[in-house]
Amino acid sequence: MVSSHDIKDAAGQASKPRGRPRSFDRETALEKAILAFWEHGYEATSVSDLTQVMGIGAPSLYAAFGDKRSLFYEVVREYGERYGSFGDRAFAEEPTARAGVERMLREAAAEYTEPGRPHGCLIVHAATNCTTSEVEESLRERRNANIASIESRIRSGVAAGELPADVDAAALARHTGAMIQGMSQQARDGATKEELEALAELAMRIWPRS
Amino acid sequence: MVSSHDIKDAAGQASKPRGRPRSFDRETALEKAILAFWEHGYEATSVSDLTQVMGIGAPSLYAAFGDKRSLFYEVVREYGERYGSFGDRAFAEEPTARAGVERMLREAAAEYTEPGRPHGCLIVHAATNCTTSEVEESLRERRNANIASIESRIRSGVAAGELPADVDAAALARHTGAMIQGMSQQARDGATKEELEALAELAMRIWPRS
DNA sequence: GTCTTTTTGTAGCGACCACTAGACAAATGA
DNA sequence: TCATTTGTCTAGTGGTCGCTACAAAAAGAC
Repeated sequence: MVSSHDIKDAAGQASKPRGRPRSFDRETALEKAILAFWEHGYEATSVSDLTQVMGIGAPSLYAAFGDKRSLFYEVVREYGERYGSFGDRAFAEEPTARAGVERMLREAAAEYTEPGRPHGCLIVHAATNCTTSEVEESLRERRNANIASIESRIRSGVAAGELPADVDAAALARHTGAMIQGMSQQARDGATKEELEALAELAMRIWPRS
Repeated sequence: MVSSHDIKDAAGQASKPRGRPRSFDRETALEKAILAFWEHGYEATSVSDLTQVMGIGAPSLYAAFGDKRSLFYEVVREYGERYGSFGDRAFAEEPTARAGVERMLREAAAEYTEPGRPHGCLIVHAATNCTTSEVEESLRERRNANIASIESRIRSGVAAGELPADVDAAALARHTGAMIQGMSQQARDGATKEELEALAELAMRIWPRS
């Protein structure tokens, strides 16, 4: 794989950039930033905290990632791909909406309590109570988009006849979203993987038996 | 009713305090502080914000409430009594654990979307991502205590024979807590009272029919 | 009135915030 | 070799944070 810092000429061949090369690896620094924002949230993570955990000086951070907000947005995108994609994967790989949601909840129980990294979901917790309301709003939109995506999967399940026609897709989707968010909060508050799995199993009882 | 600022002598009679009287009403100032912390959370509400909405100067605030943290703790206590007691009330007034939880969830739908005040629950949202971890911990303890109280009510329901003996009280209580927290998040994210009521009704389907 | 007690407004404390100017370092291109 | 380009380091910027010293103001006690 070609480093993203390389510059491609007209023929697509890699050539080294002109100036002094970066002294740190951008991806691993970004990973450290993900963990910091994940654990402490947007506001409570200062630029000084970030430079410390990323192991770089402030000017390097600003040169590589823009300001704090831009870095956070990049962190959110990257978090979504590295840690928050289990829901999409569940829907993509499971044959029915019900199986997809069931797997999503079960995997959330594991993801949100994984040892060695912050518990719960960054999208849910990293930007509550933000003085910068634009940041708070950006995560709110992501959460609501997730619920909309669940609803759309349920609707297509109804259309395919895999679920009864009188199913309230919106309510079922909101219920799933609320469970995910509740599980994330529980994980932050100390619940174990097993407790969250019991929660997920309990929550699935409201689903019509296909 | 006698003002709390009066000093009682040995005979219990009220007498006016010595120095310059307070120029503001402590209770209404506290109410303003509740609304501010409720809406923006502990960290995002600055002392400067507080003095503005409370309509007093910083020295008056510190004289009347101690430091920011003490004021927040008093706000949390007062919030619990004024806005967060519907759960206890539901358990006290409903005959069964099931009816208590059902009413608790339905009332949460209304409380968390009440017009003219912040949506969602202060205990859930006002101290996530706190640099002062003691403050974050204090609300965490309150949340977990609430779940423990629900579990205890379910256990006594099982003991009274109103619920099957094989009911998993801990899981059922955690489920209720997660639903409350999920509903609070949903309310913050724009869900309506009706949507939350549908959520509450859906969530109750996992309960054994007494 | 005068003394004492408490509150109020002004004004500012040191600490931290996000962010950056400017000098130097390390690479490429010619 | 030397100019050009880019990154890093030091050392700060103005602004806000929670909080408070100090003196004037407003009450009761004598």
